Amino acid sequence: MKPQLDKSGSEIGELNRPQLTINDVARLANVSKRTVSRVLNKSPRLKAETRDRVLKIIDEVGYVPDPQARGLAFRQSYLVGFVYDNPNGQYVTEMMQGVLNVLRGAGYELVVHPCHRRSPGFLADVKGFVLRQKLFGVVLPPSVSEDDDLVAMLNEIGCPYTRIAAVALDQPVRMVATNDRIGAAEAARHLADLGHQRIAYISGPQTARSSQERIAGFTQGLAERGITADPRFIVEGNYTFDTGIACTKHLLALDPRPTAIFAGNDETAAGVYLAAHEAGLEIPQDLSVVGYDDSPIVTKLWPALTSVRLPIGEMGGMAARKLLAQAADEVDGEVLHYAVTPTLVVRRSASMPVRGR
Amino acid sequence: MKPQLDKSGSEIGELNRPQLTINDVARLANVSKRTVSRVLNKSPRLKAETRDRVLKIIDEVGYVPDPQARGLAFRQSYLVGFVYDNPNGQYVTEMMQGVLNVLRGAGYELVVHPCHRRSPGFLADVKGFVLRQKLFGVVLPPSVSEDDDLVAMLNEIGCPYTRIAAVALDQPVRMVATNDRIGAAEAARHLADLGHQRIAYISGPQTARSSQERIAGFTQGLAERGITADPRFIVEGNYTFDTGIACTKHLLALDPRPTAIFAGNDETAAGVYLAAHEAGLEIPQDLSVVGYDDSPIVTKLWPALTSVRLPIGEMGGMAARKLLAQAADEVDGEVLHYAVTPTLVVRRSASMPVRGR
DNA sequence: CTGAAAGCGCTTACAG
DNA sequence: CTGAAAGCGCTTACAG
Repeated sequence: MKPQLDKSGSEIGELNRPQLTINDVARLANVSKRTVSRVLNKSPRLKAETRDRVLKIIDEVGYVPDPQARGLAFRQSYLVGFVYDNPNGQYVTEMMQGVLNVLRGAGYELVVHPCHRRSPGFLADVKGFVLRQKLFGVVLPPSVSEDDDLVAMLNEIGCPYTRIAAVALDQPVRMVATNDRIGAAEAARHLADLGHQRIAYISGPQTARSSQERIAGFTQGLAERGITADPRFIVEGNYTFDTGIACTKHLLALDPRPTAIFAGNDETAAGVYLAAHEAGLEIPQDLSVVGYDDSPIVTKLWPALTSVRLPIGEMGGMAARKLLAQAADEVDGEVLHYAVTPTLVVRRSASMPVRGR
Repeated sequence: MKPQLDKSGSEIGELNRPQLTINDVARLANVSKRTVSRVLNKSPRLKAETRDRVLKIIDEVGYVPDPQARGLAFRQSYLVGFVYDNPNGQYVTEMMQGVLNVLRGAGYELVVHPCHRRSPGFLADVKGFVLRQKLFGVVLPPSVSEDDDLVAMLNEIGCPYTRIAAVALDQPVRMVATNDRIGAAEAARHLADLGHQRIAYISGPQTARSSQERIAGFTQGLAERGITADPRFIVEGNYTFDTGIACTKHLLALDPRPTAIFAGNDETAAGVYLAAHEAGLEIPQDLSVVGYDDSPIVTKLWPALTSVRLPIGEMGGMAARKLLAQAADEVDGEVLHYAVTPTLVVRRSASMPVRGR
């Protein structure tokens, strides 16, 4: 059964053997290609005996349908787009990995599309990308996931998508929500429980949903411990190292100064470290710090940074699963109600306010 | 000219208008589709007047050929694979960005394929990926770029590729070499010029070409300053944070201990920082440190890490350009002889050996 | 220099 | 339940 013949009738070697087609399978199974197609597409009306015979052949010869040909006939490719505007490479690759773990089993591939959300051609660019490649769907991590114009455009052209964001912005089947509020509240409680009273927060940009959620969680967490958040201690950064430095300088100049700083993300926390160093303060003795993201940097800082962890890979996997569910029109409860709960990873950057004056 | 008719004869709105096909263009230009195809594929024998008329129509209606249909007919897709086994997310995303900057202009897209080089199914997996998607070619960053079995397989199935590695391993048109030897030599000279005599090196795994090159460059750089590298001061790590810690502990236990450590990469350097902190040593007063990669982490460490910088995005762009050149069979000299020269970025982690005993 | 026909590997009405 | 024909949007010998 192994020696196949190509069109010219000669034997084909193991290598470079052209991929088998649906016609080969049909011939071997003694059915029409239409029937093989039915098997591939799991058509319901099909004699079980026929289906099993075809499946057996498919398995034996290792036939995999050509995604390009299928795509042409279906008017839709087997490609999923990953449209992102996130400067954190580790976040991006971890999430892609999670997406791919799910996608591969289903025969899809991931096409990357980095972009600049604020650039003029952004919408037209993504639209062209989706239409040209006839994408199966797109995964939208933050911050593109928060772009309503983008989502409106995708809806217009009928492109399925899943958004990953700090809060539910869409129907459950199109949304992976990360519950940033819960994570921020936990960090705030942690600092309060250590005995801190003057706790500051350096936020991301106000426009970011994650920013709003984390501030809300922070305030709420403090309130649970009977502490009213002091507005002077809540300053706006933009999730970067540089604003971490600048905001910390500002905070340390206050009198009395905060004894603990919750940074909107780990990048910002790294800036807090630097500013503290420059001010001659030791962490955690003089200043406690907590970050958000639990990125690889946290263990490399000295002392290791306590941070809020998000299961990024898992989030990507769920986004992919929801995309597949949308296409299949079969949404089970588990997929629907999935929401991520962040957890606080305690390291050595926060302690009792020993020397904080 | 704008109002198009679809098959049912009704007018089509701006949105959801099905993409124009080669037939539409042919009709509008009053030629056969064969001629439009010739224009698209830049066939030489074509009356200039005809070509210009067709090009004008294409431009006017904004026609873009369907990559899927083209791919099916060509038996090759417009997709480039990015096969990687690199844990550094920042490195990966920066390089992809560089690849895409070049690819997009040419109508190709990038499909990501993270993998585990040591896992059993690795070769078969990549082979299936390339064959199934009929990839135009693949870009291979380190460390997969060093895998000879992988490259042999790609050659067997006739898949174009570009390898990005520490040293030229292949024909120039398939290779972007990073000259790690030069970068390491510069770092070694820098430390020697600061006055250090006892300079240690923590390498990556011996199996990695970058590792061998960097050791060679290190030794050579010291030799240029009249210093013979002490074998006890050259220890093998594996480019990770943890081996950075372990190797530093080992080095600091030597008597006399080194006054400076050149780390094989920034991750390792972060480990050196931690071990130095734990040993109560201050950087750079007690111990000078230099890293390699100039990754985002370098400014977040305290004090900021002096490191060897590679133009990662540019390397990706050149890899893409070489891939396109291979397909077009037109390789100009500039493309051929491209090689990356790393540069040392001096920050605050290396100084004269003040308190080193 | 240009065109009508066949083909790439699939799916989709339409029959039977 | 299954099949012969047409079609998805391109390219490729083969003519003229």
